[in-house]
Amino acid sequence: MIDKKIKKSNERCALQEILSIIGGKWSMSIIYALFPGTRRFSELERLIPNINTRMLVKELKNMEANGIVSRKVFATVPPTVEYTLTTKGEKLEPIINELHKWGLEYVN
Amino acid sequence: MIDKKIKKSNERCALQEILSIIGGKWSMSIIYALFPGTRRFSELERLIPNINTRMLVKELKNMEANGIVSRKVFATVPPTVEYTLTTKGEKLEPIINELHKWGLEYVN
DNA sequence: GTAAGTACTTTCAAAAGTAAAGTAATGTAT
DNA sequence: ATACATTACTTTACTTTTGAAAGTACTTAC
Repeated sequence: MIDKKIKKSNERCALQEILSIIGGKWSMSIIYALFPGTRRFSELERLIPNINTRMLVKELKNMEANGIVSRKVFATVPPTVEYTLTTKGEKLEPIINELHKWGLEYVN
Repeated sequence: MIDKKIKKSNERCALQEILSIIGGKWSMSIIYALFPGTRRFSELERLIPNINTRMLVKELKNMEANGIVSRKVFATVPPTVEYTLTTKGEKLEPIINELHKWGLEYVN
């Protein structure tokens, strides 16, 4: 009984934690844009409609800190920065695709 | 070519729309709490740690407006209100469970 | 020397979220 | 009779997050 309650509580916390990482307005769209492969900052900015620079920077930083994307800087002029999904991030692909399918079927 | 671009754009829009419905900070936790079955307002309030009344009301209204939960009022004193997932809402169960599993495996 | 390109940063207003107290209706305890 | 409790919300005042727009640093091309 007590075990069950603790377990349930942990489960809900886990969900809250997950959402703090990828529950933001833009995170999933960014991850979605990274599924086909590595993208540069400006590419992401062009690929995701209506996102603003500040939010893209913030979400990428957050996701990098949480091991979902990796960041690679090239000392070119002008500078080049590449973002790639980590294995952890790639594992979200089927989930986000399912969510997307749900939307196509039920939204509108 | 043009078709593909339009399709991609629509796809990303769908994701944005989905998130405007269930991407809020609390929506998924509420849906998760409704998986086992119908719950009253005060039950949800107790089941979801740290949520505040105003947000629970807001999210439930939003989800009702989007056909994810149904609301049933009983003219008792004090009043009783029951919330239940619709079919549309129930279809999110496997997705949210997968997301949850992902969290258990990769978060922390 | 002016413009262009990249990857950000800064500033300030607007929107979303939080905390705490209040409301209406009535039934129970003192 | 008066105070208190219960339920499902509202209301108000406040803090945090997000958004829009402009700015920065660096170097190459014209």
